[in-house]
Amino acid sequence: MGLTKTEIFTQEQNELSTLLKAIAHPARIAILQQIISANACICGDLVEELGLAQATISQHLKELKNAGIIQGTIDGVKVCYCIEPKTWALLQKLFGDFMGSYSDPKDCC
Amino acid sequence: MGLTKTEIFTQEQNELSTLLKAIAHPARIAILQQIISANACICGDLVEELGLAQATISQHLKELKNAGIIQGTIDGVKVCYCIEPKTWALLQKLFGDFMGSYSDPKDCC
DNA sequence: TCTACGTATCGTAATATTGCGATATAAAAT
DNA sequence: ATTTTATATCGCAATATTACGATACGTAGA
Repeated sequence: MGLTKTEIFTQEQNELSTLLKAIAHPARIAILQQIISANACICGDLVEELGLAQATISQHLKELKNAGIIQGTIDGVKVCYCIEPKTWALLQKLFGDFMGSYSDPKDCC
Repeated sequence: MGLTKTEIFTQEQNELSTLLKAIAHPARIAILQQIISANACICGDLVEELGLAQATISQHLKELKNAGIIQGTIDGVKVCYCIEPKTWALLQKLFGDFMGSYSDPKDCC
């Protein structure tokens, strides 16, 4: 099959898993860290920073953009990418709620 | 290829992405939520709760266990699963640091 | 011991992901 | 107009994921 049964789950579960899946790759984590640390958003310097081919970086950027985590603005020949604050905040809330719902019970198995 | 170039990235980037990947599936999020809400750790009631086959649930549990996020204790015929507090705390730290490193600059593209 | 129960594993089909070379596209510079 | 530069897309090969039926395994009770 290879097809996730999204209709079985709640919208929140699907939403959170989609956002996490977009981030759950070392290259995309590295890309996001670069975008964040460059404050002003960087462009395709990423190809130089990371050791991956241009086509690969472009594809990762596309996935992050599709998930709504970053936003790209065309600036002449270059494209300027930066964090999408709304999605970032949503992810922080969804994940925070999820992680925060657990507290060590001390009396488990 | 289909092979992530882990050797290109830092240990933290790889570690965080591995943990996130383990969680980044609606079924596994649902499983974790069940384990948490049942306080005392539940077993294979999960098969009834979620609408997935037993083999599928077992496989998801294995992945969560491999990532170190949950722990299983054999209890007679059943197996009792619960959150692994150490990994949970590690994930909270890694992800918190990552997410927290961003603050809306207001002067981006 | 035999059977029932709960879980794990195997095998398989469908689909998704990862990475990259080659090529297309589009704006800027010459 | 042509070339350069930056990025996106296509096509492909290798591998990973998802889901599940079938079956194996191990414990508990009859």
